[in-house]
Amino acid sequence: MTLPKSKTTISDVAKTAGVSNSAVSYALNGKPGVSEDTRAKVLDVAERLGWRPNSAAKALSDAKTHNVGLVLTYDTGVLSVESYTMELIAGLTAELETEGYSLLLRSSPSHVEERSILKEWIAAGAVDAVLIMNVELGDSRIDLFKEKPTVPALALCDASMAGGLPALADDEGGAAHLIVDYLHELGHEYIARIAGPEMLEHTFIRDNAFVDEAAELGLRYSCFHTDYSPQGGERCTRRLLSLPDRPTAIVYDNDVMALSSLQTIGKMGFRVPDDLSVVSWNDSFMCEVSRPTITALNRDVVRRGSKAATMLLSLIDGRQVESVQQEDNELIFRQSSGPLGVHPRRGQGHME
Amino acid sequence: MTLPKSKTTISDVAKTAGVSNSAVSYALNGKPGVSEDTRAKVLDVAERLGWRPNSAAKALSDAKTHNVGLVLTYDTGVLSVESYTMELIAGLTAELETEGYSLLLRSSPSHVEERSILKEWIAAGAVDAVLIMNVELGDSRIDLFKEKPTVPALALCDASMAGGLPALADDEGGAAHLIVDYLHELGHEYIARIAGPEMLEHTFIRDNAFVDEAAELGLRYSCFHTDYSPQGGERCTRRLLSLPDRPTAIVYDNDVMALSSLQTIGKMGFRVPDDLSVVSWNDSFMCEVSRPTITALNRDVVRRGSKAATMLLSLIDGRQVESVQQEDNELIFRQSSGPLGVHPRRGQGHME
DNA sequence: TTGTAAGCGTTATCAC
DNA sequence: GTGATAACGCTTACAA
Repeated sequence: MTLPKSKTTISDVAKTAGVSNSAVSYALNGKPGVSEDTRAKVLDVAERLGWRPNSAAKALSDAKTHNVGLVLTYDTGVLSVESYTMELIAGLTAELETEGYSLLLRSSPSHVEERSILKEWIAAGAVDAVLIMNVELGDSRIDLFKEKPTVPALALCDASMAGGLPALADDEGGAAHLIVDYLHELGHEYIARIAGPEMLEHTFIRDNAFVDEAAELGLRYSCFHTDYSPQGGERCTRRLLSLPDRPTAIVYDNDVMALSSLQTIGKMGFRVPDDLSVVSWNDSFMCEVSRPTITALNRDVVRRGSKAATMLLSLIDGRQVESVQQEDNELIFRQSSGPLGVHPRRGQGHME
Repeated sequence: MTLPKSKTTISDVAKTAGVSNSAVSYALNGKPGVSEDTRAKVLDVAERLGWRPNSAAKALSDAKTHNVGLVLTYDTGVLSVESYTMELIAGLTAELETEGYSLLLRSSPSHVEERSILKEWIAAGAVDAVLIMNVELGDSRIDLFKEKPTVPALALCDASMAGGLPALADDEGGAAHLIVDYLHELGHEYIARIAGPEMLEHTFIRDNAFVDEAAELGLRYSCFHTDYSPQGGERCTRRLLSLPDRPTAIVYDNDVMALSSLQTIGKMGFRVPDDLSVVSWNDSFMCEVSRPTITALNRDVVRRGSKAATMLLSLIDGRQVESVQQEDNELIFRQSSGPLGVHPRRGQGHME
């Protein structure tokens, strides 16, 4: 209603081709109802005029936006340091591309705002489906999609925490098994874990899996929760290594904490892996180039993204989607972990 | 036209409030033309019914999608390793949020596909503006927006390379000055640079700036171009250090190459910084945690993103936008660089 | 102040 | 096989 936008519309094509609007629509959508002659003519004209269906009009008409929504929780510190979100987005967009879908991205400083963005999306019909990541215990976002089937949603978390929503999960049980078993075989008997925020579904699942696994093998296990940040990781590491009774291996819930803690560990006089083994629960380029390199649990996050996209596209198609757990854990052995040293630890545990 | 979507429309509100559609529209948009009584009633009803304007209808009606488009060049290797794109996106979305805009994301394996996505967006009116990143010399994407002012575009490159489009640039001249001067003062007389792809605008600008700066100070300078990847960086490093006449400092165009090359340098028997100083042209968390830590040029990429968003929003508003160069270079001095050693280098330059 | 109606660009239903 | 025409939900002249 504003400017006389110079876009080519279906009417322009119809006029030029000397046929009606509906003929054009049929022809362009490959539907029956037009003769081959007309179809050819229309296609030719449309091509020459560079016609493309207006997305807003199409969305209005067939109630499909061809957008999948994702809200980034804008956590300054971690977002830019971890590659997880970027890899996920890469996988998502690549797969959505196959069906001509786009990723609609917004960001929110907190969960409160995120919830209202989602409500906005639902009410405005701005997206055909939504991906929910970083699920928390009793996450209020889930409720938005649980009852009303207005907009399909996929939760990136364990199925048991998705409140009935279809979920795409990591195999945390398998991961815990892999890591704990490995450390056990190296001779470690007391393992600590420096974990992510306690209210994260993610963390909760790992907590349980780890406790189970440690119990099964008769290992001592203690766990500190923090916020995934370098500072948080270092603080917990310092506290942990200041205790009179120290673990011989630390598992970090992310690579950022593992990496930054290496320095702290060194400053406190411990050698890795001679005095202390370090394992990161997720892998990244950083684990390869750090000194020492870090043993880490590798998962294909890009593939996670494309799998999520596939599931979302199915949901949009109205198909039933079963929750999936991706079993692609692989522990990459690097320098930061090794057998329990025979020599007594020389670390003093002094704070700098 | 398909399902009887249970969304609340403006007509529902009108019916419930007992007024006409236009009254509702006026009331909800804060425009004159309705009495305060009616307005209050309408607002109340709309609130109770949870009404939100349908985005497709709104987009169709006022020819504004409230989307800004960005195409990710899906370069598997680098995208997930570098934090640049993620930080940019964080800044973009955070700023777009202030005006209720979203970032529409698609990905393309190559520049050919990217161009057609852009053409599609223009023809379909799917976005109100577009951000062009990773500009290449003679970039064909620029041409799409140069002549026709259908969709405003902002180029993330030097203004001289933007073909007349408004541009948001880094201060590469200042950066070269900072880095070369620093190395010069440390006593280095032969500096090498391992750069990004030659066809990137980015690289081109840096090449020139670096040559100028080196010439001014009478330094020797040589440059190898590669692809930003760890492997590319290592390969060039090895070649460079195998030469009989070696530089005493290497500047890497990104942190990924700098980091992975540290290992290569070590394997070849050189010590950093005693035998060789290493500087990275961009900073990241990785530069802080590597051993040794890496001297790097720090820029606020998140701020780059929000500045870009601000400019894009101005363009959408139809305002004239001047190209901007952000002058926030800061060289962070870390362990990887130092004065030219007085002792002869002990490196043998042997390949492993 | 209010309601009616046309228009945004599609798709789909109907007569012809 | 073809061309009007209504509908999607909203904005905005224009009448009443």
